[in-house]
Amino acid sequence: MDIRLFLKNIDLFKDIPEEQITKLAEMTQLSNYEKGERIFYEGDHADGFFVVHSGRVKIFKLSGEGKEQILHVMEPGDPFGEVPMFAGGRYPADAETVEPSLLLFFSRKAFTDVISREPSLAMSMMASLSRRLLHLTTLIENLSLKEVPERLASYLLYLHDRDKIADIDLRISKGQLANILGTSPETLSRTLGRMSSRGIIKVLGRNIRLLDPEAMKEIATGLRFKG
Amino acid sequence: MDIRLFLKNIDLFKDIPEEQITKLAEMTQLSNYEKGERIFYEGDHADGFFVVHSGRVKIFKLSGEGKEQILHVMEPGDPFGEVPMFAGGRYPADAETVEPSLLLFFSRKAFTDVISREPSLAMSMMASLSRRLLHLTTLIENLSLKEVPERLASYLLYLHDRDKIADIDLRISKGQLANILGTSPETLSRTLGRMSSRGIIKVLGRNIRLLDPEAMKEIATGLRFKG
DNA sequence: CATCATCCTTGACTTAAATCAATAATAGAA
DNA sequence: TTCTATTATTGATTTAAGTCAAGGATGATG
Repeated sequence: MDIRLFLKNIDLFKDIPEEQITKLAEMTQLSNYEKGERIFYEGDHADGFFVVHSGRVKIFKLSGEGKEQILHVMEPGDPFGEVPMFAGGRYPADAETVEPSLLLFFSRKAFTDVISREPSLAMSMMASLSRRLLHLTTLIENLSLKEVPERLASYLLYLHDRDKIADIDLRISKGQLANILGTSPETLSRTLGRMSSRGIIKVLGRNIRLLDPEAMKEIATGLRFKG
Repeated sequence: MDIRLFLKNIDLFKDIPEEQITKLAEMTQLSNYEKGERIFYEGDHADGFFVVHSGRVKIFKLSGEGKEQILHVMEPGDPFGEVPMFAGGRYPADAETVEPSLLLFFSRKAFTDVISREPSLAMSMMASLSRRLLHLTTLIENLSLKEVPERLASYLLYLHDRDKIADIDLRISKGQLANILGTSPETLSRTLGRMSSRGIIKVLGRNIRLLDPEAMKEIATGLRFKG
């Protein structure tokens, strides 16, 4: 069956034997979400966690004035919303789809049942949580110690390196990218503009063509880019 | 023995039976550190993790220009440096004592040996990692969505609430506090000065007397504090 | 208790980036 | 396609906070 095959191939469950996969597949709840639909709010009580089957989900913080900081953009195979299962009981941030998505939900019970039989699931979960800590650590470094051009350059190089294609596909709107980088759409637009006018990139809608990777690396490491 | 008693009482090991505690105690390496001593550098390879026995340890990021952002200040009973055991293999940040400290070190092997016999240790570790994610999420919220007076107010209220005493003991230098809040010592000094001149606090060295908690709560929630 | 070094404060100035505002471009729906 | 709504750009201005610099307080140590 489709869901079993999907579960077998995601990082979190990759070391789990067939019969436990079957059990997980049986206990999964599937839900379809439209683009822009809320999955949970900060402070909601939680009794399980999600895995993205298809689509994309942003995890974000909102300020009182409505300003948004994106913490993660979750993609197919990524688990999210597990933190309250282990600590606090409530979501520490909001979650919303950024495109139509199919999500799997696992109850706390389904998870603990399998973990008691398969300790390797605990190791996978610890690895997953650790990768998230790594990611948030990098985000803090960017927000606190780097300026906007550095953050943008790091992000573009990260995507370029990850996807290994010349034209970087942002896959999200520039407004959302501004929220990931912790800046405003105006500042992002101006920074992209400056990079373009220096011949470092060419902006093609949601694609960025990297013309001068060396110059971009210099910006990313803080060898700056003034005026 | 002393170490066994200590281990039994920390969160991470609180559900572990006596004989496994004994095993952990035997496999622990103890090290004394002076104030300001490096424990590890970002990028160092890691094959185990630490627990603070006494003293205090800061975990921080450094920028190329030497600016520092503190991620955590670890206190007695807190584990740190486990992330590379599960993901990446290298420390994502630097660690240094902020006062003379006694640290315990557990090898990866000691940890995995015990976890294979005591799955509850995995649950404790997942809880610990989740609390850290919670903490970093709050830090990002502060850095990205709040201004310095709000961050400072939140931090002071957090300490006040935690210690339940009128005079808040910072326990670290104001320079270090500035690094936790992601600002400069000058800005911190000015902000404390403004709070003092409005009669909200009284600064007594490393202690802050909270005179007007209501006003402080208003600042923390962004009901601002201009000019 | 005197000395040295660290830490803190205050002032003057600079700057990166946010905000406000208006227009332009793009994409999605009918 | 055409219309509408969302998203993006550009310009003018404001602002919070950083930086530089100098003096003052504090605390550790012999």
